[in-house]
Amino acid sequence: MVQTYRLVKQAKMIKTDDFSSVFNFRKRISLQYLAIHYQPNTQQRPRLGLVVGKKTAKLAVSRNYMRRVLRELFRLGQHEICHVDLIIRVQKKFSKVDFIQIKQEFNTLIQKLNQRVNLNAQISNNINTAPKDNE
RNA sequence: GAAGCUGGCUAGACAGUCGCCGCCUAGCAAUAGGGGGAGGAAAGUCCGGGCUGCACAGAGCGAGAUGACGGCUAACGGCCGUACGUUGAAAUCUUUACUGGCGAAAGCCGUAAGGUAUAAGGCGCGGAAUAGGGCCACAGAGACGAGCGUAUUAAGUUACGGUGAAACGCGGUAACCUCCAUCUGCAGCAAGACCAAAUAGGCUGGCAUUGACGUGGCUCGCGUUGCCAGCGGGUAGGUUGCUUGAGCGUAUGAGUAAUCAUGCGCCUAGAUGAAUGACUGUCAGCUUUAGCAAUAAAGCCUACAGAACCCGGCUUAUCGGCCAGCUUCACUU
RNA sequence: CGGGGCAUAGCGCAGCCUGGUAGCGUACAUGCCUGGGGGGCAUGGGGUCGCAAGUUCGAAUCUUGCUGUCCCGA
Repeated sequence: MVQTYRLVKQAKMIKTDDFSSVFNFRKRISLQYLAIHYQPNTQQRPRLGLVVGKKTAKLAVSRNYMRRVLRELFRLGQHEICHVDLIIRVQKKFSKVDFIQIKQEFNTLIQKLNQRVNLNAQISNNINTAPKDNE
């Protein structure tokens, strides 16, 4: 099958209910700059939500930059992520100088996320049949 | 040429790959093609308008804003011109000093410390102090009504009074109240309109105008509530308002200028948990190092900063580059 | 995106309207009361009045422009 890196509208979380249900699931991985919250979903793709508060950066330009960079990283790596609702929260301000560090941090976060979710999926496989694919 | 100052323009450029958001065309659709996609401040929200609702916003009081004169404008607290005050140079002029230099001397030049008058330009002005009221600490004999002390004189006649910003002045202060002139109804696109789950009982039309509530702070005025008749109403969410406009460019004419008139050409973002991005290459640009220089290497990929109904201003932030003009001085012809 | 408020001592606030002295509570330091702690009493130190211009003889106070912070509106 042909992988496209298009970011469709269904991969975006919009409603307040989606956000609060992910936060209530209470699963969280955090590093120096980023923190992610996640919840497995029933759709055939991961979904993304971004939280960049006014506290982390005062200027709208730098907040927009962080949002765009994180969305681009999600777009390029969306086929490596298992099917979860994912909220990325920025904990510390970063700019163009820190781009390589942000990229590495994002990749390690995704690796950790996949490990954890697959572990839980194996446990639930023993009880019922599993949804699986994802090459 | 040197110094000082003012105004305007620009905001790295060109390709390639992967993406995002509207529009147009084709298609049942998936999608494909074409074309567009942040700023001079988009910011602060300090003023003025358009637009929308409240009665096509109407009367009086109150409250607020502005304040030389004339003009421009849709309007303004903005802009332009004139007048006034204040400020304004390392230049020029001039004073003093020098165990400074040249010279027989007069003098000239240099250095340092001042002074006066200014240029272009910058900033300011808030109308009225005999219409009236208030205030003027400390110091000082006395602080806004005048009186007191000393000297003097026919005579409260005349002069002076260590302070203090200001003194027998019909002062100062209206960015204290006030008066005069002009202007302002209030709220804001989260305004307003339409489609419409869950839930809950209300909504529309006619009649009446005492009380209550609302409409802008109050009074009028107006609307709702009250009674009767008839059934639809509208929160989450969505659609619209939403981008063609006091629009931009250019030429000519009027005017000292701000600005205006006419002709021709152009369409230039519309997101809504919020698009306009990431990476690569070449050339410019900046910094550092090496080098007399040409240049080479490394780094940065730039300043301030991101539309949210739209315009006209003001204020604030800002790396560089380019252009035009004004004043003074020096030199050459 | 619109509409409002507040910055004064380490902390919480008055003073501003009506311009001339910056104060209250608490905290801090010292001393006393008590056998000690707690508590009380007395004395003292500590403030660029958020920043910058202007009006005025004189500004925490009046005017203007910035900075920070908080609240309200679907």
